[in-house]
Amino acid sequence: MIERKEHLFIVFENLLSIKNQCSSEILCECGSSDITMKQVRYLQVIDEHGEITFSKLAEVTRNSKPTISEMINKFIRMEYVYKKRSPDDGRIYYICLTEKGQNVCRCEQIALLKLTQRMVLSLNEAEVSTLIGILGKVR
Amino acid sequence: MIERKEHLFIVFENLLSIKNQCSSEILCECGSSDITMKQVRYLQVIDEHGEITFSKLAEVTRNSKPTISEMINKFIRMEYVYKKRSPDDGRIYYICLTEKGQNVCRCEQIALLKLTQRMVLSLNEAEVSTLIGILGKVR
DNA sequence: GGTTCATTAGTTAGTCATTACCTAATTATA
DNA sequence: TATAATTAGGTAATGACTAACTAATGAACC
Repeated sequence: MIERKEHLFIVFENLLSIKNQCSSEILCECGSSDITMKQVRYLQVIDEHGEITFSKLAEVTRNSKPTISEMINKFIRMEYVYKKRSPDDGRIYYICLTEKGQNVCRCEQIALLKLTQRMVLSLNEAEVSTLIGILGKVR
Repeated sequence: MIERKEHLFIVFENLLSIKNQCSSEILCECGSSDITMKQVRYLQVIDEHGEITFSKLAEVTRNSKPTISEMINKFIRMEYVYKKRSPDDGRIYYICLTEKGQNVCRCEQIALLKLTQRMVLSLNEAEVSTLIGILGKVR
C-alpha cells in the first residue's frame, strides 16, 4: 500500500523530470535560458490575445504605458515580438509574437506534448488507451 | 490515432495543472508567492547539504562570501533559514533551513506528492498498479 | 602556559548591472 | 482637443562584486 504510493510518486517524478528537461532544452535552443518568469507571463498574455495594442496590454497587465513601451522594446531586441502598424489608425501598433516568442511562452505545453509523444512511442495502443481511461478519472 | 495522442496530452495537461495549483498554494501559504527562481535554487542547494557553512556555500554556488553573507541575511529576514554557531570553531556558522524554507524549496516535490495522493484516492488499487506498470515503461 | 603572527570565517561599506516599475512631458495621429 | 505611444528622468529591488574590516583559530616560539 505504502509501497504503491511511493512507486506512483517515483514514476511521476520521472515523467516530470523528462518534461522539465524538454522545457530547459526548448529555452536553451531559443537562447532564452535566463528569461524571467515575469517576462514569460507577459509573453503569455500577448499569446492569449493573438495580437494586442500597447494600450490594451497596459490595461490588461495593470502597468503604465511607458512601462509597456520599454518592455516591448526589450522584447523586440530579444526577438520575441514585433510590432505592426495599424492600417486604420496611425497612432496604433499591434504587438505580435515571433516564432521564438511563441516557443518561449508555450515551452511548457511544447514540452508536455513532447513527453506525451514519447509516451506514445514507448507504449502500445492498448496501454495508451488504458492510461487515458484511468488518468481521466483523476480529479 | 491522432485522437489518442491529443487525449493523452489533455489528461496530462490536467494533471500538471493540478500539480501547478498545489505548488502555487504551497508558496502562497508560505507567503512566498513572489520568491525568485534563483532564491529557490539557493535554498535547494542548502537543502541538499542539510546544513552548510558560508564558505562552503560560496564555493558550491561560485559566489563571493560577501554575496552569500547578504543573501543569507535576507533569507533569515524572510524566515527561510537560520544560522547555528559551530560548537567547535567560533568562526564558523552553519546555515540551516527553517520549516518554511524546506517547504518552499521542496514545493514541487510536495505538490507532486499531493497529486499522487489524490490519484490514489480517485483510483482503485488495480488501476494504480496498472498505471505504475505502464508509466514505468516510459523512457 | 602565554605571546605573536598568519590564516580563516564572516561582515560591512561602497559599488555596478539588470529588472521592473513610475510620472511628466513630448510627438504623432485622429 | 483627445488619444496612442515614446522619451526622459527617476525609484526600488535583485544579484553580483572588491576592499577593508573584525573575530576566532592555530602554529611557532619563548
